[in-house]
Amino acid sequence: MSHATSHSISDNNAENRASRPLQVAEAIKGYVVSNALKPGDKLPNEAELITLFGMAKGTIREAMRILEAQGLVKTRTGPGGGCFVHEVSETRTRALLSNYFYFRHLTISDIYQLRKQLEPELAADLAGKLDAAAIGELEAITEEYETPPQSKEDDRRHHEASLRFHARLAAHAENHLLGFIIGFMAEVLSEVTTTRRLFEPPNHELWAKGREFQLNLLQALETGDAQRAREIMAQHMSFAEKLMHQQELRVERKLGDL
Amino acid sequence: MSHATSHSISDNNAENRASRPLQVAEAIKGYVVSNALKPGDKLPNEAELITLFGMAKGTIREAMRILEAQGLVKTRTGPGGGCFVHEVSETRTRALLSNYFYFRHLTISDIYQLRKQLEPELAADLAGKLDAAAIGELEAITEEYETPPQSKEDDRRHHEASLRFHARLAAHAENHLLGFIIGFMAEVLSEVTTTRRLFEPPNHELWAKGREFQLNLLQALETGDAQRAREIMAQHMSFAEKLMHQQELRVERKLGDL
DNA sequence: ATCTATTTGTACGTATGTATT
DNA sequence: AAATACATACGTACAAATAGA
Repeated sequence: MSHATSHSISDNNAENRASRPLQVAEAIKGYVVSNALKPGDKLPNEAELITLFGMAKGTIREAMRILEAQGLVKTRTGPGGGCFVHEVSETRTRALLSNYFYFRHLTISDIYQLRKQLEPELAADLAGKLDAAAIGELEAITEEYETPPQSKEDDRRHHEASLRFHARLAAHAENHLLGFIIGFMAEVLSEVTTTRRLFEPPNHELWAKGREFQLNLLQALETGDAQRAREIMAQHMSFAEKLMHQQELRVERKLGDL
Repeated sequence: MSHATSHSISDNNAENRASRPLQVAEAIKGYVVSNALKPGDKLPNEAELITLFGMAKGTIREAMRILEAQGLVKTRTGPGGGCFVHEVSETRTRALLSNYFYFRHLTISDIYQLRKQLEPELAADLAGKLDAAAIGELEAITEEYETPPQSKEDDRRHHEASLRFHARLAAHAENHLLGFIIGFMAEVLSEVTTTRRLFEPPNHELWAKGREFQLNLLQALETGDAQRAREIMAQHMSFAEKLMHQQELRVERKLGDL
């Protein structure tokens, strides 16, 4: 009862189109920034936030869900639990970006236009910069298509491994924007590979070419030959683009899973 | 109070790490996809969703906030109101992407590495494809720096207008991924321009070069000379990169405003 | 292993705001 | 101007999870 309902805290006046939970969410972001909170730091708990912002429990919780959806916080129950600042994961960001392209369709050539430009950059950047573990991981991936594809299923697996190769490369990028974009594209292509029956029938020549490229690239990366790494990647992308040009199809984005 | 609290609908069992609101949010996404709902279509209202998913009002509302934070739905009050599917806006997606880079810092060179590769592509794509209105808008922007900068403030305004030029160009990209990335980078650079005192003192030579480039580019775009448009843009980016190389500074991303 | 304290999560019931008819 | 149909916000009671004694 009672319902003191003092409502208006500060602005019952102007262009107040934003919902209360959203306002609170933005306010909490401000709190994080001004207190220079780092990932892992704890936010005030529900009860404190309620008094701090003078909002009802539900409102605070909705605000938290907004921040959680953005990947900025994680909440845990129990003692020592609460709401914690969290570094937004690449996975989540990709999911969010996927939503954007759910109605704005991408084509295979859209993606290859970018890959052609960006993958060679990445290859050059990474030459001589990868440690043994990273090289080892990449080599392990190439071994997944050591033998020619015997079936459509083999072909699909090879193609997926190849994309994983690019995604892992992207994960080592020093330029995080470059790495993110390349990783995103690899994910998109990987989905296409699994949902459509692309890349069939098994193509022996394509396999041979692809494998040759991966091995040469690895060598260039290991020896630190940036120019050669760039050229190999550029050639590979040109080659792949040519193949793709027959596959001028629209990529149906799915809604990103959080 | 009863509190029948029948809780578990389907899965009180397995690895249920996802919170209920998040599950509901994903379920509603599934509803949108399987019913092939388009932007503007109405979702069931709160009451219906409550019975549909067997959840309490608060849970449904939190789920809605999640979807709203992702920009997938918009809610309106009043009769005829409710929850509507919404095309995720570019602005919101950029905000979400900004969050990702809040802890993963970008440098000016990171951004220019990409601009150098991508902006020429865009210029070439757009040659001969812009209608009179689009060309007019771009011309109007160039007129904002018709006169040499007289002050730091002028210089800042010019630089902002120049970035707006690129952003507007990006908006016309047929390749939505390309357009999005270029628009995002323009936004990032624009923030840097306003928050830091970059690009000072006023540089007369830079102004002259920049203006010359914009006018030549517009001409190439109008006449449909793709190759020339690409070259002009490439030169411009090389030039800008050289300037930027002295400014090897980290870009502090802000948390995206929704 | 059990209890206990702490903190988030869920469920209602009700009151208020808001926009359409 | 009033009624209506919604979302929005509030407050309390209770449930579940988890860390520590």
